[in-house]
Amino acid sequence: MSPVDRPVLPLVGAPRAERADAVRNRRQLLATAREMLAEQGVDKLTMDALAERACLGKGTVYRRFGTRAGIFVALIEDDEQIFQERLLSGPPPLGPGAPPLDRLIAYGQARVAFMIEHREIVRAAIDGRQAVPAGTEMSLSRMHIRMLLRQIPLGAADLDILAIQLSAALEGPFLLYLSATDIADDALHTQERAARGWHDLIQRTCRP
Amino acid sequence: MSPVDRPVLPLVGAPRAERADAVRNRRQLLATAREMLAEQGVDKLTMDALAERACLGKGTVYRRFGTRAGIFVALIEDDEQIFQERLLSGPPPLGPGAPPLDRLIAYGQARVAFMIEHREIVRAAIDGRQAVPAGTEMSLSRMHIRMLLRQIPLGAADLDILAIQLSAALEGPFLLYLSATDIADDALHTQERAARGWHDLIQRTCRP
DNA sequence: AGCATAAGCGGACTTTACCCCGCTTGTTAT
DNA sequence: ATAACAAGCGGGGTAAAGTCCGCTTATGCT
Repeated sequence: MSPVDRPVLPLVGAPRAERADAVRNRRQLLATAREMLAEQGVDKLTMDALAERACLGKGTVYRRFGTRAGIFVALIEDDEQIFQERLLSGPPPLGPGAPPLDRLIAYGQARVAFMIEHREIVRAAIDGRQAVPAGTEMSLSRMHIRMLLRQIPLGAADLDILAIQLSAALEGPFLLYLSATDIADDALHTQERAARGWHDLIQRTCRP
Repeated sequence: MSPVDRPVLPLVGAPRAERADAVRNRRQLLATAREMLAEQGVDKLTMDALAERACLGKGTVYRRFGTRAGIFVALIEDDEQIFQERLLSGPPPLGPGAPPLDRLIAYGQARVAFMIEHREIVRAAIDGRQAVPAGTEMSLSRMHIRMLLRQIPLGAADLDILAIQLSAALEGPFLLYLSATDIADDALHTQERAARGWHDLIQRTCRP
């Protein structure tokens, strides 16, 4: 077991490390969920079916993920790690090095692409009770935007609110597209238009 | 039966007027739903309980509203009518007469107040599948915003996208508040902060 | 008035998310 | 090692959303 998986010194305040069998089961469930998703689509991924196919009890699924939406959130978080690494240490303008305004614009465009690519899973994650608005990914988006905003001279502005507004404005067109479209022919078109819209909005908002 | 309830000449393209018994049942169900909501809260408003208390079959409830969330959407639309009248013919700056920029700012602030006042129902309406993003109320919000934007000189901008972005930015802080807060002590504070944030965002976005 | 028919109705039935709680197992301190 | 105990597990049980389909009734036409 690598040091990455289990730090020698656990973070203070962290609830408690997961037991080895719990980690194994989580991985097993996530992998099985991906299989089922690829083979049969979102609807057929029921809690019973997942448990049975993973040769585990239903109770275990709930212990690991809390709710059905929790599974999808976990899947997205998994994929998001790569995305986050690009933010933190990838090449500019997404990664550090470019001027903050350029990074902000690049961020939105990358984010739109990411969401559209993972639209099926995101859609499923939304269906559960307030899973997404309070969820990890959205607040990550907000935190990143706020971090960049801080580096841009904006006069006296409530950066927390502005970050919330901008991240909502970023997701908004995407959510609309999700709920309006069942077949995804125009995914590319939507993506381009949303990306351009984001670019314009940031220009408007952040000019001196 | 008044002409308002049943126009003499039905609109072309309208699917078909509801039958008299259907109208009666819809009203009955909506009224009963409001009672139950006031007495027992959102959770106790189940489809079975509603049907039984309204002395109707469950099938009828589904025929009228489609889904559980549909009931809440219907309730909100009911309340929204008053709000809409204020927009269309009330006093400025919300109603017509004031400069469009002022109207836009006033709109957001009134909308925040409306949402916070109806937070319980809105929350319940959100829980159903894509009920809200594609729902009537949100698109009304968007249409109103777009209508006002058209009257403001903004250079070459994609007004459709901008309207989507701004309406999302308007709802965003509110949704966040919904999912983060269970008890509503700070409703007033949230409302003020969101209202101020909206004011600032519009100023930034719409300045020449 | 009488008829044809589409709309509406009811409630049993199915499916599925989520809860519960007694049993098992990994972990840690002695 | 081993004991003590918290964490994890399993799967039967429950409640509630949503579906189905045969029966009833309003409505519009003749």
